[in-house]
Amino acid sequence: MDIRELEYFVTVSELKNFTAAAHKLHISQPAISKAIHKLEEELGFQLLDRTQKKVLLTEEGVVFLSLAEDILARMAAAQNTMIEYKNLTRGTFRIAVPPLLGAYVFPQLFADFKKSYPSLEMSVIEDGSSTAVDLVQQEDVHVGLVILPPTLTDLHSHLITSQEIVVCLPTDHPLSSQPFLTFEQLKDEPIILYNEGFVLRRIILDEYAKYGLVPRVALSTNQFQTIKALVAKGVGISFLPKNSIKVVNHVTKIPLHPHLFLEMGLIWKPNKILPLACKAFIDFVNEFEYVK
Amino acid sequence: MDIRELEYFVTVSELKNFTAAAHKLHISQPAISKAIHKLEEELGFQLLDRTQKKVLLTEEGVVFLSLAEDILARMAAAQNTMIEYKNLTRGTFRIAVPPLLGAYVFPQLFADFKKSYPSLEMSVIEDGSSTAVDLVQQEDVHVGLVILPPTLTDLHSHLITSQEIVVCLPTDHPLSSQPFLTFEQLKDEPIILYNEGFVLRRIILDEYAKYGLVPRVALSTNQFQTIKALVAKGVGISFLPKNSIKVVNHVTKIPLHPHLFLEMGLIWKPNKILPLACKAFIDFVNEFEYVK
DNA sequence: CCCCGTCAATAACTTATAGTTATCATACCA
DNA sequence: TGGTATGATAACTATAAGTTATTGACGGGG
Repeated sequence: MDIRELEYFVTVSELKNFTAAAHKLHISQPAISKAIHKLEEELGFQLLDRTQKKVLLTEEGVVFLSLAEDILARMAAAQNTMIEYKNLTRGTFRIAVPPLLGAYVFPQLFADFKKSYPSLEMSVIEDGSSTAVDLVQQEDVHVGLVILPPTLTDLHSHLITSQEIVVCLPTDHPLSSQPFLTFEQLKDEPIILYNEGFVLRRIILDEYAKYGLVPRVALSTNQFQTIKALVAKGVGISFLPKNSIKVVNHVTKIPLHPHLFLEMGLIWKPNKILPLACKAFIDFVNEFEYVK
Repeated sequence: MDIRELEYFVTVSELKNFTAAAHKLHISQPAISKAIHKLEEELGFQLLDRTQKKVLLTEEGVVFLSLAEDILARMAAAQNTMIEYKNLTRGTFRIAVPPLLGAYVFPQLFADFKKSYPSLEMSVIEDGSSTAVDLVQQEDVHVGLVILPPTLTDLHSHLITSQEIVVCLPTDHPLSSQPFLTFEQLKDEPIILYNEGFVLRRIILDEYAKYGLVPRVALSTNQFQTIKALVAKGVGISFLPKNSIKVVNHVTKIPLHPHLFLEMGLIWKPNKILPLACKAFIDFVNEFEYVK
């Protein structure tokens, strides 16, 4: 019992004529005869009554017709669904995004991607930057949007944007007119950082450590807005990606010397077959010119 | 996209192993490889990830698997349904039964048939004996259980039983001790008959007419029991199939001279493909020894 | 009433494709 | 690092789906 045979049977049942069905299906009439006979042979009884001029369904044929039509409809529906996946008008994938990137890189990326692929669904796992790489490794997510570690053992990656980290000072701070600043100059300033577990905090503290310095952390938070407001009020200085702060009253941005950069990108597991939707996202990000 | 291909895909998905699937399906492993490749080629993307040791479903593969399983399940269900029809554990047919036969021939036949084929459904159209033949001709019913007309133009028929029509008299009637009776002897007796439209009434009146007689109809009814009770009470005489009356107090049955018979049988349209259930019924009736 | 046109069945043959065997490439395990 | 298990590939075979040509049967129109 074959899909083709069901198709032939349904067409003959509709047209009540073997020859007409053969034409419609672009095959010869004996092919239809043969297929119907094979079907009847398999089932053990006749489906079509060919004794009269018109082809008529037997009672069993009527029952079989409705079953066959149902199967063909589901077959067609299944094909359409898969075509949607192929056309990227349907699909899902999972992406890990740590809070920092989720805050100001991802929204833009996501919005632009959605414009190109409005039907694709993205499942965002916001599970901290440190675990994002692990999630990709364990295949719990298909891609991760992360701050790229210096060495990536066995993951593919694609750089999206390299953001400079700048010092944020109150406008009336004595150092606010310098063209650039060194960690040595900032060693005694109280600093405001992200909470423990955030990548940016780790990076800043590691930089201080490079010069043998241990800064005095005045306060830590996980709120972006809070950091900016506290800097404006003169509570302390901070370090933020240049683009994340546009124009804020009473806050001056000064580059570090030497420059400090934050590389952000996509990572995914090679040799792993990704959902088409995820491939589309990776390709999209590849061609996406992120405004620096 | 073929049913066989879906089967192969589902089996591989279950076992997560091409070779094992090939064994289970009693074919060679390359046949599986080929079929899966063909499927993937058609769909335009991979369904199975074969890069690792174990075969894994891709995200699209998971979706397709559930669709494929649904289609296969429906295919199997359709086959089972048709097997039931073949095995006569499912099926329906329509039969026309006029009231007279419906009253005392059909119940026995129906009960015995049901014993042999408990799952078959019979749709009884009780539409008067005269129209039963027409219903068969017009294919509104598959068979008719009728009083066989002397000539059947283009219908097949099978005699079930030939019942003698006997005169029913009150036991104390002056003619009740005769060995047989002629219509001449009965010409002045008030008679009790079935209502207009019943075949038996027509037959009795036609017999009277044969001898140039017009009987006096005392009363007509469509109730069997009423006729018997009225005869017992001495209201009049009647004519009934011999077997339809067993032992009734105060009623004597006397054969007619010449004997009058009622032939009952099945009729159906030749060259017309009947439901298997109906064929089973005709065959059953053919072999059924109806107690005379 | 018979002939002609229509339509399905059949036969003989061809083509397509599903399946086979043999072999290779690769990933995992010890 | 070599051995085993497993899927891919190639070349071939067998099956069955499809083709053309033809026959046979039914039904409507002259």
